[in-house]
Amino acid sequence: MLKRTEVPEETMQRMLSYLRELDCMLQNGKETFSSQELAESLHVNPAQVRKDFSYFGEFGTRGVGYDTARLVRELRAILNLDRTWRLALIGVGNIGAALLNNPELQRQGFEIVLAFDNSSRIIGKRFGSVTVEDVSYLVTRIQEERVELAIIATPVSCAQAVADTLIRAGIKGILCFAPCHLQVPKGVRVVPIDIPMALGRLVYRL
Amino acid sequence: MLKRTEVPEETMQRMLSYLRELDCMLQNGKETFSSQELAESLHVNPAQVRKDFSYFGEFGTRGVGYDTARLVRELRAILNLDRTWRLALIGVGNIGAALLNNPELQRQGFEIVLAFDNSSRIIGKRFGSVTVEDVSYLVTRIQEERVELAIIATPVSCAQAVADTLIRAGIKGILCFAPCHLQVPKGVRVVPIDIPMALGRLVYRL
DNA sequence: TCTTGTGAAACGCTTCACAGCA
DNA sequence: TGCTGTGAAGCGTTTCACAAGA
Repeated sequence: MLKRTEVPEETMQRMLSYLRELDCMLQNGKETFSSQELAESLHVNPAQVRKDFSYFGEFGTRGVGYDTARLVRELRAILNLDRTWRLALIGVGNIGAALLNNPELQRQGFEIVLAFDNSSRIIGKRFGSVTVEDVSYLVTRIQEERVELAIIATPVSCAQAVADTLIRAGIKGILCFAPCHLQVPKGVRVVPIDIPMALGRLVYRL
Repeated sequence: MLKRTEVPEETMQRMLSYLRELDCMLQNGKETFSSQELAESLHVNPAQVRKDFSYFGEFGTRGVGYDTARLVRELRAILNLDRTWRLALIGVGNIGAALLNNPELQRQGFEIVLAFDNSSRIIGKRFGSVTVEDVSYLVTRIQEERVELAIIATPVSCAQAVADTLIRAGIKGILCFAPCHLQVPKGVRVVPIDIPMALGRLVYRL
């Protein structure tokens, strides 16, 4: 069992997909599973599953397998998903509005509590319990509400400026839908969701 | 220079980010660049940039660097992005509608020409030149329109069934927004965009 | 002199193979 | 007997370091 800092990024990402699959198994009433079974449904190697788990501890019983409910609990704790995270959304266009209307996020423990835009046609609109505010108040409001994560859903043209402002406000993680590379200081994590790039991956050698 | 089949997946993904960055450089009037410069703006190693390029040919001039416009052309050709791709969208909820309204996709060469839903409240709605059709006609319409790519933006509960239908219709690539693992035969490419999972990556070790 | 293109070394992830245990 | 946990081998990617060439 290695130190937490030596866990490969790839392992962490697979842990997320294991959790998603085990959640599903649990709903289907499957109480235990073997590394073999989990591996098959995700098309990975069973040894990979066991090695990934072993970075964080010993969760199984030799000769038997793993307890589904326990593993779900353990994975949630490892991945920091055993709490609710409060998010700010910047840019309430088509994608931003889709995120505000998406109940799946809340169910997974991610709650958008602040939304910002720079257009007077959008500021003041309500989405459930969230009212869109003027982006000028970004820093103050994020600090008031003690929000740690943000979603950038603005056009590329203002994404970097928004990111800079978010960092001044103390944001530590940014999910970015703008198809551009953000420059951020160390200690700030950026996860990009670039739809044109995803389509690009799709058509390579098709 | 290796055979095209031996190019690592990672290289292909970086090629997409190189293209995005060079497009941007070109708009800013930067006519040439060195591997050093490109590497710095994307936080990768300059040797990595040169090695990636070298899988596909020799595009630079020693002592000078690379011609931006030429590289953009070469990369587009390598990545199959020097043509327009026609897409079918299945599921016109919040995300689906956001995609239909997103002009960025068209600008990048991806045109949604068919949209399907199973709800009578949505079937018949128009988005630009696209009218939402009944998902029952999926196979016929995809074959009529000779569409090769599809976007699944349905709930998880019907994503796999939709994927199975798409495969019967001859679809070769699927961009999937439903947060679940699709089972597809060899020869069909799936690129997942899982927003809860992306948020999960964001909060690991935060 | 400067930057590319590339073998070779270094590195890190994946897979194997088997000891350890229920 | 059966499945886990894991050291070690295997393998693919990244980085180095330098020859080649403008």
